[in-house]
Amino acid sequence: MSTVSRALSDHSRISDATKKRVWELARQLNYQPNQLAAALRKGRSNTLGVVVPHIDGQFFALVVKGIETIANQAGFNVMICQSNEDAAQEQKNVETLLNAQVDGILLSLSLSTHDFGYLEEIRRRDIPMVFFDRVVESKEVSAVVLNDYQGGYEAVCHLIEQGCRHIAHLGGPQHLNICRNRYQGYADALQHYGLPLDPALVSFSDLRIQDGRQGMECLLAQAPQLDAVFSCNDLALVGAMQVIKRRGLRIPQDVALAGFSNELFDSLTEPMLTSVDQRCEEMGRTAVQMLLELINEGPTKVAPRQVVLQPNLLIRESSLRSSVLQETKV
Amino acid sequence: MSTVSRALSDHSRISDATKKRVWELARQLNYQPNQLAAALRKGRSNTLGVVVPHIDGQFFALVVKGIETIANQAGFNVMICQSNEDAAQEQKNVETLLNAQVDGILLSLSLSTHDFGYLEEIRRRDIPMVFFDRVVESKEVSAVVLNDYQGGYEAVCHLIEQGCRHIAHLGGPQHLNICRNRYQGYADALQHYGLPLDPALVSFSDLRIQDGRQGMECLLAQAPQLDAVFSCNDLALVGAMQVIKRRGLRIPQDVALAGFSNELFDSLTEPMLTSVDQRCEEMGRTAVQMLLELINEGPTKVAPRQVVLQPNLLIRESSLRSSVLQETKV
DNA sequence: AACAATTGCGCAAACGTTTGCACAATTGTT
DNA sequence: AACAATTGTGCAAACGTTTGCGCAATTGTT
Repeated sequence: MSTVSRALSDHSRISDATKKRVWELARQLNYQPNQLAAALRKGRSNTLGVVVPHIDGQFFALVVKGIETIANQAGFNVMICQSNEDAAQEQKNVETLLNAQVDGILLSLSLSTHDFGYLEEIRRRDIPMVFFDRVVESKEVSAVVLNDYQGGYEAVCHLIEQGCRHIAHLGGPQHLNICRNRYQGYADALQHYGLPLDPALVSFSDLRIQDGRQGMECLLAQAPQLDAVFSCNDLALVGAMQVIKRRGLRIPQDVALAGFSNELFDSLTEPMLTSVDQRCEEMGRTAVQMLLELINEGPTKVAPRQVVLQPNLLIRESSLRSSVLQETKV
Repeated sequence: MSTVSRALSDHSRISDATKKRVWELARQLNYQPNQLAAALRKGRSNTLGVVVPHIDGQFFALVVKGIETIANQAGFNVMICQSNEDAAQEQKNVETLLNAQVDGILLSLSLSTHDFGYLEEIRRRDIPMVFFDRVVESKEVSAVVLNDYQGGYEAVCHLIEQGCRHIAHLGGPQHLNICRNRYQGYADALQHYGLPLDPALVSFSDLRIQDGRQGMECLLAQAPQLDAVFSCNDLALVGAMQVIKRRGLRIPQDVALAGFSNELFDSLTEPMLTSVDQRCEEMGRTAVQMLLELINEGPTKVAPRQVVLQPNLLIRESSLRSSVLQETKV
C-alpha cells in the first residue's frame, strides 16, 4: 500500500522500475484513488467553496467561470452556493461549506447581509477566505474589488463632458461597499466640475428593474430638468430607460444614460447602453489565486491583502451625444 | 464514540436521557461532524455533480437554481462544472466529479459532444445519472427534457395564425435533440397548415448572436419574400432582429419573430421578443428529484425514465400583428 | 421464580488513503 | 574490510466517522 501510494505520487525514494510497474498496473486495473480517503487522511479536501448572491446575470456567472478555470488548474473542486440575496441563506451556505470541509471560501455578500457575526466561525476554524466584489471593508480580511469609485467617477465625468448638467443617480443600498463607492464617484465627479449635488436627483433602491422604473418616475417628478442618469447597475437603468422612452424623451439628446456592470443586454437595447465593465473573469481569477496562496502558505503566514481592479468605461449610444465616432469596443 | 454517533443520528436504541446529554455537550463544544469521515465510512459523499454547457444566460442559471434548492433540502451538496460547450472539457468535468466521489451526476451535453463513449465509465461505476435538456436519446438513461417539438410547433402555428406564410428558421446543430426537435416542430406546423418546407428558408448554425446576423443576411438574400423567423434560440434571434431593423423592415408587420428560451433580454429589446419558455427551475427540480430517487433506491432497482415538460409560449410584440390584446404574461 | 424479550451501551473493525519509522539492500568512503 | 550514507520497500498507525456484534440491565411472560 505505502509503496503504491508513494509510487503514484512520484515519491523520490521509489525506484523508477517499481514506479513503472505500479503505474502500468494502475492503468490496467483502471485504478481511481478515493479522494475522500485521501482528504480525510491529509486533512484537506481539495475543494473550494463559493458563495454568490446569484448566478443569473453576467457578472457573477463570469466571475464563477474565472474561479473555476484557475481552481481546476490547481486541482481543486469548486462548490457554488447562491444566497439569493438573502442573509439567512448566505449563513446557511457558509455552514454547509464548512461542514463539507472545504479548504477555503470565496464570498460575495448578499444585499441583505448586515450582520457579519457568523463569519467569526470561519476565523475560529482558521479556514482561509477571500471576499470579492461585495466585501466587508476591513484591513483584516483579504478581498478583491473593482475600483467602483473610479468607475462611477469616470462614467459621470463622461456624461458631463457630453454636456449634461443635471445628472441623476439611481443608487443601491448604501451599506454595500460597491453602491456606496459608485455613489461617491458620482458625487465627486459633480464636485470636480463644480456642479451641485442635488438630493432631488438621487434615488436609492434595491436596483431591480421595477425599482429603476419607479425611481425614474420619482426623479422626473421632482426634478424635470434632469438631462442624464447614472445608475448603480444596468437592470435599474433599463427600467429607467423604459420610463424615459414612454415619456417621449430622446436618448441621449434629452437624457443621456450610463450604467454599471456591462450586462449582456446592454448591447441589445435601443439605444445600446453605456456601462462600466467590471473585469469579471479577472476578478474571479485573482480572488481564487489569493485564496490558493492563503491555503498553501497557511492563513496565519500571509497577511490579508486588498486588491483593487481598475474599471473600464464602455461608451455606447445611450450617452454619446457628440458626433465623435465611438472608439471603445462594445 | 458509537453511542455518541448513534445519539446524534437519533438512533432508537439510545435512551432519551443520554441523547439529551450528548446533544447538549455537542452544542457546548460546538461539535461539527466531519462529513469526509462519514462519507468515507458510509460510501456516500452526499454530493451531487452537475455539468452544464455554461451558466451565463438565463436557462442554465435557473436550472441550477432549481437543482440547488431541492438538493440542499435533501442534505446534498452540489458541485457545478461548466463544459463551455467543449466535449473534451465535458469529459474532464465528469472525471473530476467521479474522482470527487459524487453520489450522482446531472448532465446536459455540450454543443460539440458527438462521442458518448466516455459515459460508459459512469455506468461501469454504477453512479446514478440523469440527463436534462440536452440528452442522449435512449430508453436506457433517465432524462428530463422540454417538449421542444411542441414548443416549435406552437410558436410556428402562432406565426402562421398571425398571417405569416413564408416562415424562415434559424436552426441549431442537428445532432442535439433540442435543435432537431424544434426544427421538426417547425416543419410539422408548416405541413399542418399546408405550407411548403422551403430549404431556402432554413439556415443552420451554432446560434451565437453573430450566427444569427449572418444567417439572417443569408436568408434575406436567398428568400426575400420571408415574412417571419422562428429561431432555435433567442440569441440568434436578436442577431437576426438587428439585421432586419437595419434593412428598414418593420417588426412584426413585415417580419414577425419568435424565439426559444425566454431569455431575460427578451423583454428589454424593442420590440419585445416572443419566445418559448422552458420551465427552467422545474426542469432542475425534476431532474434532481429523479436523481435522488435513483440514489436512494439504487440505480439497478428503479428503471430509467424520461420526463417531458410542456413548454409555454410567451407571445410578445415581435409576433403580435393583430390588434388583439396580449393575454399571456410577459 | 425461571426464562425470554427488549432496551441501552460500548468494543473494535472498517472505509482507503498517507506517512513516520524501521529495516534491508545497495553504494560510497576511508 | 569495516563502517557510513544512501536508496528502496513495507509495517502499522492515523484521519473521524459508522455499524455489527456482544454483553449487561431492565422489563415482560409463563
